[in-house]
Amino acid sequence: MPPSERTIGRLSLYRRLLKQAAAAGHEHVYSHELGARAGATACQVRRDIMGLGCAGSPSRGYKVKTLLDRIEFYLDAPVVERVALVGVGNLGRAILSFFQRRRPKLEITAAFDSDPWKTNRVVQGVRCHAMAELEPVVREQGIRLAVLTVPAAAAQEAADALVAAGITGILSFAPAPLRVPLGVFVEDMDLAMSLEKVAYFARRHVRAPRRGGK
Amino acid sequence: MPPSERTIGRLSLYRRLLKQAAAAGHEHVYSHELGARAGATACQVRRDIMGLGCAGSPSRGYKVKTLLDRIEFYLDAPVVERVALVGVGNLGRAILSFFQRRRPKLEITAAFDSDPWKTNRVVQGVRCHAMAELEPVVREQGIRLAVLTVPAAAAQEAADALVAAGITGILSFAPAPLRVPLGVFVEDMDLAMSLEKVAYFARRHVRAPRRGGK
DNA sequence: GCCTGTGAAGCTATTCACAGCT
DNA sequence: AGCTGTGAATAGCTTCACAGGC
Repeated sequence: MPPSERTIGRLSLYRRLLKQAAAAGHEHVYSHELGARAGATACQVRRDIMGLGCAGSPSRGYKVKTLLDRIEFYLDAPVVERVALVGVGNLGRAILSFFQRRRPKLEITAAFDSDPWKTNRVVQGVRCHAMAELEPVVREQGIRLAVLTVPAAAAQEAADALVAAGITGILSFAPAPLRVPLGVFVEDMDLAMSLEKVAYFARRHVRAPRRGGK
Repeated sequence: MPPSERTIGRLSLYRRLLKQAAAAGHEHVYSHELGARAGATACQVRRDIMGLGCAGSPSRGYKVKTLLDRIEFYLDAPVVERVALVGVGNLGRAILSFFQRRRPKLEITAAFDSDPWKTNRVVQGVRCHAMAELEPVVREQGIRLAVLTVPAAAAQEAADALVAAGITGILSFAPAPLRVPLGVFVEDMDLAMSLEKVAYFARRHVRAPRRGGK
């Protein structure tokens, strides 16, 4: 049984929390402790961990170090994966600086923009290329992932170019649904939609449901 | 039966697509057309619309104008809602400029930051206050929603201050789960988690599932 | 006692399938 | 024929509940 999208999201979150726990000197955690920090039930945590080939002991819970290793082995590729950024506007630059604070296994190594004023410069240590260079640069660097931060009107065209260049995963901030062929994974971060959702549920005074994989 | 979080998200998306359709001169749409644009099935679209008190005719589908009115009535508050931005870093400013391009019913009217170099200035037309002024400003302006773009370490404290000031909905970009009392809705936009998810599923060449309410 | 691991139950969301209309 | 509206079925996710271990 393959892990669900939500499970993967939670594992990523657990890892972050476990790193904090490790830094604070904790060697073991119980599922209910991890759950409390993650906003999930103990049950859910145990279920998620089950898929890793578990490692808990009833007396002390899970060993933090072991869990971290397992999650890393499970989530991360064996080598560093390179990421392309398409769209070097305000949002693109903000995301660039966000991710450039050391993400060990995911690194943005190339940026692209259609604006000639932005191309052929280095932003936050990353070279910004013209859109025409997308395919050669992506292929040459072996990039398989992309973050898309272009206006809605340019999103589909950019996505097509990324797919043509061999990218198989896109994190899109463009407020437009992308059409991509089967086998390409798209995660949509739709800011406008999310804010409207917050506005709607805030009016009803409903609390957010337990967190999942987005 | 209250509408689910995912349904609300999709309605927000449908609205955007319907506006485009209206601008392109379409007066009617079929559920399968809207579904194709939204990345959802016709069935799903009809289900979502059902909750609005529907309005479709078998011969011509749904009247675009009517649907738009219904969705607006359903999703939007009767008056413009004010939003606070907490954290005026790169990401905060990017989001500010993103939302300031006319969102009719949601408007960021105040910003807050703990850095004295940023306070008492106007950024993108929005006044930036010190954190100490959060409660009075929020109360005075009747703000009920907030966008949180502070570092993880400052997130919980900021969230507590927002809740104390009477906010009932938070769109959080902080890479840390927030603890809030019941009745406060939190939507998490966890960039790091989302990118890891993309990386994981891109490796397996799995396509994203049909879009939902995040 | 309180923990983990997990089958089974319960919920929620989506899709099926078809009656009814034009 | 092709569409909408909707009960019924299915699929997917979460929680319950309890056996087994410390």
